[in-house]
Amino acid sequence: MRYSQYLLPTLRETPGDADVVSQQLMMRAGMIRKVAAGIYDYLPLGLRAIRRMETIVREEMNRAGAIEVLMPMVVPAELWEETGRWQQYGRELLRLKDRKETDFCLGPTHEEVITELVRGTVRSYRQLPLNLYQIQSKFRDEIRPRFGLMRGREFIMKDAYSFDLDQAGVDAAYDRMYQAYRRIFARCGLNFRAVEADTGNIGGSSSHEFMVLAESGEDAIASCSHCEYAANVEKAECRPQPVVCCDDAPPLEQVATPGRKAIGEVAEFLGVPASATAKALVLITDGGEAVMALLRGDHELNPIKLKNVLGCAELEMATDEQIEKLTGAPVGYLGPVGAQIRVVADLAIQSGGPWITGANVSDAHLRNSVLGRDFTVERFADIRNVEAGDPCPRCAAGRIEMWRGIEVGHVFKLGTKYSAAMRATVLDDQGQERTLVMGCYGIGIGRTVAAAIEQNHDDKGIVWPMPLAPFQVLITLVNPKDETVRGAGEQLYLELQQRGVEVLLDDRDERPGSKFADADLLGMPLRVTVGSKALAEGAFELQERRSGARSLLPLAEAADRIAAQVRAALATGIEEGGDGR
RNA sequence: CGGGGCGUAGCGCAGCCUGGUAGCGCACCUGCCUUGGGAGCAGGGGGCCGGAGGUUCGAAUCCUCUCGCCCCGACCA
Repeated sequence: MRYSQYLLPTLRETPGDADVVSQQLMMRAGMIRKVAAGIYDYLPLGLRAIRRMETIVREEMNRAGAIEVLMPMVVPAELWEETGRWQQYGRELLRLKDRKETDFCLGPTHEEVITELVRGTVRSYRQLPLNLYQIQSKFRDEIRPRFGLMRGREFIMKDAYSFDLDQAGVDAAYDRMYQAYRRIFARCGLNFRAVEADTGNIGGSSSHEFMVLAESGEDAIASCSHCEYAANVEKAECRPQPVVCCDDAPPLEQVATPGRKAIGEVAEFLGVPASATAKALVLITDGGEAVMALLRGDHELNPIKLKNVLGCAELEMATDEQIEKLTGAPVGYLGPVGAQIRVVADLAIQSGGPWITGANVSDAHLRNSVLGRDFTVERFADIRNVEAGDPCPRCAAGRIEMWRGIEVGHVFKLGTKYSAAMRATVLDDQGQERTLVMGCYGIGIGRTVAAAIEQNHDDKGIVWPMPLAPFQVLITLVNPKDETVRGAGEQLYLELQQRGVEVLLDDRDERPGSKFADADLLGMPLRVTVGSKALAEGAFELQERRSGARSLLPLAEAADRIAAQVRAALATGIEEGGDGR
């Protein structure tokens, strides 16, 4: 492609509303343009990167035995009503009506559609196993779209759905997808971790998220310093500690803590560490019930764990008014001693104490609150977030380390939630009707490209991993009006294309400085500078974007050597000369 | 949803408080000059000042309402 005939509007200045690096660089590099909140144009260069990602995904999905289909983006409400999600899904589901006033939605995910497809076409166990996937635009009307392609409302996603006769079948399908995902992200040249994830409201037995490690990631990941354990903090377990009794504790004593509401204030005022206090949080379930969560003062509640313990779908922090009405105690001085509502305590509460707790009276706390003696709890459970330094829940030796990650893929065993609701069944070898067991497997295509940039850039611009680069090579003609320069550059451009290399030829009549700055910004892995300097020595100048290493290539050998370097980088998925990230 | 901020040329911004002919930088067009790290000179094009109402002789500026966009907030007990 000739730059002079391409649409590649680079920006010198960073757009004001872009707040993560990948978004800034994609806008500056002329890859995307915002059309509305969370909705983007993919310009030619951005589309090329997207297509690269899609190609890798297709190759690995096909290799794993999945079959590509394409489902509609506009989905009739009746399918969603069959599973009850038309009511459940909430405001993220963009609903619309056609001219006959029939309800439709823009598909945010396609379990209903695929299940409808399969129940109508698959009758026999002999047609199984089946794994169907599509690469399609989805729409989720996010409360707060942000970070460019990382959290858009319209976004491109690969979603796959497996259908099997039994649990063993899904287990195998799941494992195949897990392995395929590892290959996909490795081929993209990404530094990622597969982590255990919460299954959310959908239920099911297991789920892994594929996380690209990046400081800007929206998810927190816990991993073990010693073993293979890694999980989203939403899911990461806390290793239970020995239960400690404190029989000989001094008697309960009320102490005045005027105006001290926050745990930090109370601990400081009483001269104890926050870990010597127990805090009580009040939450309201979707059933309207108030529950007190009791945690060590320095710990954080994990609402998802608590939700799972309570078996409810929604859980919200109570407002100050609700707290005072439901507990009769003033906000800031809540405690389990004499509590009027259910108390669920974190495991750490039985591994410590006596505690300083709220007195359920204004401006006072209780010293020496002892579990069993002064207060009781309905149930103990792991309801806090793990923290860096905690012992690993799986091995004795390890400690928890924390990371930030961008969720680029998610694999999931669905069970029969959709197939049962939609009566997707086949006959088995006994002639018995069996409900299909499903799995689903998603990859955010645009998000992965954004994550790749998040992980591969420097202060000058993007540093593409070879497999995702829109072009593998950028040729810069220092002075395109110089016939020798242009001739040599055009020749190399042709020869590289003949060798299957994708090349962008910067033939613009611009100042060299502008072209070099754009070259850095665009970040193609290999850059060839064609100028009179090196030509005088019968050579092109080759520069690697990542390392900055420069070398001179004799004219006659240039095309072959560059093509070989590109092939090598594509084969390993790791750019030659790179640091392996 | 709550709170805050911003909408002025393709991009980044000033002007608004204190109403009086809409500006700057970059980008763009023409010419000259220049060609190894975002040059220089000269000339030029481009705006419903987000939209609607109001106040006023007069509104980018003041008031009201709207729409859009961005940021912060779901641990505080």
